[in-house]
Amino acid sequence: MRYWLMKSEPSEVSVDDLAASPKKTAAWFGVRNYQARNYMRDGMEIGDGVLFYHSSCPEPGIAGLAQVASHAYPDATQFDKKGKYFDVAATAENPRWMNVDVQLVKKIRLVSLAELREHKALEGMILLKRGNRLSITPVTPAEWKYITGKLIGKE
DNA sequence: GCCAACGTTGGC
DNA sequence: GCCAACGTTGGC
Repeated sequence: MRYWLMKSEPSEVSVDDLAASPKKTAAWFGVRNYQARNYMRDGMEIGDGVLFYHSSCPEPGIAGLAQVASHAYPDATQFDKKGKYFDVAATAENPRWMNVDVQLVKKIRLVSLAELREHKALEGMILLKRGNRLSITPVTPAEWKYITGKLIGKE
């Protein structure tokens, strides 16, 4: 069992959008970064814990708890010529981009980026490292426990 | 809208 | 394989 933090722009897919999806599950499409793709393709297992993070918005922070709900499979949006995620180099035989499905477990109070920065126990989080832009990052068990236990309370 | 930081591209 | 130019991310 591993843990991850996955960024989403709420103007694209917010925690409420995910909550409103069938089975509260949606494909994590649109990742166009190799390292993030590799985490999904090579690192994720069904049932892994996910911190659902809102980025590029007025109040960035963790907005929900989710879980990995599928293995990685080709991201359909890379084949959509009209879409903004189209990749001319991707073919059905040789897809370049993969995604997993993510299922919302529960919406939580927003744990803002500023709040995360206040906690010494979290200073090692990749999210908080200067210059980090990765949209998917691993979270350590200790970080997960601290955030889900201490910051948002026992579920 | 700004801009620092990082990733990707492409000429050589 | 180097590296300059360009594009993107994402907080502020």
